[in-house]
Amino acid sequence: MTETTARPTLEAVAARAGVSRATASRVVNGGDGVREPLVERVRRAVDELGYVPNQAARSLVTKRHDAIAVVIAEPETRVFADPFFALQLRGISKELTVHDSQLVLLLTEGRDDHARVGRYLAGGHVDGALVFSLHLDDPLPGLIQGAGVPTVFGGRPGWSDGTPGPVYVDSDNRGGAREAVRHLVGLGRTRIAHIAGALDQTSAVDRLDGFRDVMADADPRMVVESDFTPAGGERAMRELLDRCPDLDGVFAANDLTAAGALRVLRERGRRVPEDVAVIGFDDMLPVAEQTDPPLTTIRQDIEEMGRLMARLLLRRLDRSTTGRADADTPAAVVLPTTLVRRASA
Amino acid sequence: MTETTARPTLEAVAARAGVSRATASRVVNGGDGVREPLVERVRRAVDELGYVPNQAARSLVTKRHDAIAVVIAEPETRVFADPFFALQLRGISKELTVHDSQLVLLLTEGRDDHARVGRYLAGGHVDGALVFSLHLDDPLPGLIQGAGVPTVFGGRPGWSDGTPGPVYVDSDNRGGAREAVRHLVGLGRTRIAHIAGALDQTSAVDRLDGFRDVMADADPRMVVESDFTPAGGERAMRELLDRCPDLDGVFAANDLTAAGALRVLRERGRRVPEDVAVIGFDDMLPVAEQTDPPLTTIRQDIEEMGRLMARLLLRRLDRSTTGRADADTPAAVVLPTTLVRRASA
DNA sequence: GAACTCAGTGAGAGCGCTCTCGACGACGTG
DNA sequence: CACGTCGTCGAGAGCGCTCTCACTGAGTTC
Repeated sequence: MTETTARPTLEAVAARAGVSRATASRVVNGGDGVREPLVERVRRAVDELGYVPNQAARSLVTKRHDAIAVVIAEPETRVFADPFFALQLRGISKELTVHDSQLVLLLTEGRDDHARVGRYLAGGHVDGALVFSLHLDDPLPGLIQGAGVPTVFGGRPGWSDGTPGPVYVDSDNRGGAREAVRHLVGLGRTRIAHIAGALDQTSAVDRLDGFRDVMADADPRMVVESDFTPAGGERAMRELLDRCPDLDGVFAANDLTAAGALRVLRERGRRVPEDVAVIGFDDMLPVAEQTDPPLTTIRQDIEEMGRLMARLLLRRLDRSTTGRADADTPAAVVLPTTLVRRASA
Repeated sequence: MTETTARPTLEAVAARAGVSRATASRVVNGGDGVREPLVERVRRAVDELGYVPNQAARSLVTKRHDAIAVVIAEPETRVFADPFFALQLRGISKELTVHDSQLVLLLTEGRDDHARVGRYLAGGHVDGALVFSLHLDDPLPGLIQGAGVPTVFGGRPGWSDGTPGPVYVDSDNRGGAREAVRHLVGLGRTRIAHIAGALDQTSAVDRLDGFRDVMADADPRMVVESDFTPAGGERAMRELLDRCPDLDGVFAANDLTAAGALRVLRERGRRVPEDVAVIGFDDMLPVAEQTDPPLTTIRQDIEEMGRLMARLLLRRLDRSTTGRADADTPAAVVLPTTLVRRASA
């Protein structure tokens, strides 16, 4: 039960096939420029010996790793545990699989960890990185740009300076928010409030902007900043009801918040959607479907976001290898959202 | 914007510090057997040059990778997206970080993917693997044992044969189930039903066993197999109510199922917990806290499970390196569960 | 038929590191 | 003072692979 018996090397394959190591290598890497009979012999040798290339040896010379890092900086367990990341990872994984790349997952806990991640990335262990930086004041994106690793961000990073735009993939938070509010308006609602998310995150800012796009002349007191949590949603809803007892529509920054709001509305005797129509954002299934009444919300295709991030990064890496220009590689992709009608609005 | 300027090598560090490559290497790897002044000089050279060891070169000779694979085989997006895996990953990540190991995430989609994962694992790219095999008929565990990679499983794998027991970490599903049912009994409930999970998963089987431990002489019709989903919970609850309209307690195999059951109970005019007490399993926060009434449930420490899996694996790897016996490394760890009282029971 | 291609192949260098081994001086020991 | 011992260090041999380059022989070209 010690080590598995020593794995066969390219040398062994070459010997068995009666060719040089160079030729064996060519076959293993696609077989271009090798005559058919030899290709066949090498292939057979590979099968018989169960040969698998030693990635370390390969990387050592090619300086490629066929691996990319996924950095998730989210100290709060609560947020990390939502289905969001799982779906993104899934999307990323699918795309990477197609390209025979591996996914190295880097989760950070607190600030000290940033150095570790920075070091790892700068260490050139991976070909590129996909980074989820949720907070505006997060030093991580800077660190990473410094590390000189090709990077694609998940969600629009919130930089004030106009450095050569970061590449990112995001949902159309602003457009989705507009759609949500317009839906409420279409329902005949006129006194519409917004429970905003934590405004140190671009998604929250964008959704708020979308709200304002439609409700340009809304009473500023109809907007309360919250924190994307159910408890925060409850607090915000109470506050809003106190301020404007006659509100008839609520656009919550996410489903969790909406769930909290729903509870307070019921507690205060408001019927949903008759008295107050409520709409969320995310379409987080386990939540949106379980609320009472089920939540009307804005869906974003999380998995597709992940897939796109990976695709964008891989394309970039490919470019830098082949030396071609970055012509048709977009710097940012914004995915559309869709309205999902359930019962709450 | 091409490649970052060539990274410094050990050779460069050695030159700058005025020592041999061997000595530089010693310092980088802990500095044992090198006199203080030299250690200092090398350390400074490392800092000045920003040297980071090339992992590929290192692996090539040590045959260690300081990386472990986490294999999650879960075709159904729904299940994968629950907070479960996120928390486990977090626990695993924390432990690996401490040991300077990387986490390579392997997600599988459908059967074809198993071969890919098997190949990767057999390829010796990682030192070990943490595998989540949820289903009894999953061929993956077998494949992996075949690959000869040290492995720790998440959740008890369901093998019938008595092969040298797989190493695994699991929650005390059976004990937790007993506690849940006893709680209902303690509440004075006598006609207690169980909505079981998908019985091709050991966790579901174990929880059912726990139920039976306490309700040895229960009417077999008080148990319905379901599938861990809310919709399944609804169906099962209807079935149960039809069979035994006078039941006064329900132990659901997980919180999602319980949430579905709760809805049906309300729909049928049963008050919870007055008429029927309901208890779940998992303490999946976003669900358990949001149900109406909030769900009493059995909590398992998911993150700790992840951490333990990693710790167990690393210890094992350490053993096989140092050649020591596997004496005090347990083959299985079962974590305790705790009852979380909310309003539903 | 000599000179020239050119696809196909093998020899060999070297990627950056670890680790063994031998050299060397400082230190006891008889 | 000769000898062994020990701690410290450098030289050098690879780890398994890719890739350049030179070589071969068959196919052109004039």
